[in-house]
Amino acid sequence: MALRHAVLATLLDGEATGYELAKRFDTSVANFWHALPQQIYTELRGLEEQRLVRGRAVRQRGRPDKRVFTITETGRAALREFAAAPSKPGALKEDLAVKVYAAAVADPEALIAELHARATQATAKLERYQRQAEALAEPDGADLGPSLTLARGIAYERENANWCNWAAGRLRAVRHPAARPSATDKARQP
Amino acid sequence: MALRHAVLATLLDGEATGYELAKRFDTSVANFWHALPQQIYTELRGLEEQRLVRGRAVRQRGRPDKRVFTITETGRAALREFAAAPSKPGALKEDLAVKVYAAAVADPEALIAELHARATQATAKLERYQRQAEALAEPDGADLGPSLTLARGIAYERENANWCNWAAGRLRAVRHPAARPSATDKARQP
DNA sequence: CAGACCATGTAAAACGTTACATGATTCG
DNA sequence: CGAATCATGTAACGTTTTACATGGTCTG
Repeated sequence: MALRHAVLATLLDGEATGYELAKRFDTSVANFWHALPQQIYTELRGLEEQRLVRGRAVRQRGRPDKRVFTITETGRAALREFAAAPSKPGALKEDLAVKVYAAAVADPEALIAELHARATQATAKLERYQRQAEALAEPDGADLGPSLTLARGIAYERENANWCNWAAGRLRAVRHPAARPSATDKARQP
Repeated sequence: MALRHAVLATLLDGEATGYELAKRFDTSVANFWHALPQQIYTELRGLEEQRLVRGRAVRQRGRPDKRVFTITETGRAALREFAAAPSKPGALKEDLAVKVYAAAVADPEALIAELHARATQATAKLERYQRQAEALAEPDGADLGPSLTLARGIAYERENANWCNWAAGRLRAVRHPAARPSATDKARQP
């Protein structure tokens, strides 16, 4: 039940529409909590009913009308309470790792290709995060939390890219045992 | 819909009962795919209906009877197909990170305590994984896949422990700005 | 002028968690 | 003798994903 709190936490960075929140999720929360726009819209309605957020309608010309949401004092209290309660351990779902686990029956070339593709995506994310981190520099007060989770995202994506390349190398090495190991093969998962 | 494939992949390591599969999940699959015993029992029934696994009943004295499942040729084919199809990006849900993100409103002492506790858990897992990895040493054929995902688990838990300690240090540093930084505070998230 | 962006919503289907139910054996 | 282990199952409940629906403006 922490999507609700992730939404509240995201509203600490300032008021937003559902649409904008969905984007913030993608850029700063997706590292540790993934949610689709639909969930956010639904959640916001629930949060408003319980007065944890307040929404005001904004008329627009040429664009659909929108609702801008703000966190209330009650909402802040709910977040504080959530933060004080014990949390469940994190859960991870990674299809690609399932495939690697099943390497014995999978087509190695396809797997290797997908690992390289994933490594590229991870590197792209990593660079985006690093640019965001530079923009924060020495964070204080309000920015501290986001800067810490951003650092986690950076570490995560770095490891991810690293592992994908390394695993691809190992799979290739098994297929071509005669060839001398390449640079990426040797790079040990330290 | 990859739980079904995670179960199949786990059966590559040899036949097992639902109960045993649930345990294997905890020890070798939980790094990248988490599932409760109930899900596994339910999934096994579905897999049997589709002939992707075959179960045979085993009578026991003094213990409840059990059903031992084996992956079929059709099951292997399904896995191969899954491995060849494009996969969705991995999804992560981490309550603790939501709390850290909301550090501005949370009780810092409680957060710091929970981060340290989590770091301890992560370190424990890490050590368990490392012992498993040693047992595998130079893996070939059937063991290659599991050894690769195990390496990912190791990297993940190491980063996790590292980040938890570092984040706890940063939170403490903000509360006690006068004190000179401690060793863990300085340890940069590189 | 096609495609992306803004902006929100309903409903069904799929997936995951929790509660409840049972019962002998082995370990400390 | 209490707790953990073995062994599976049904049912209710909660969460997440997918499909469908709408329509103007801005960008290349």
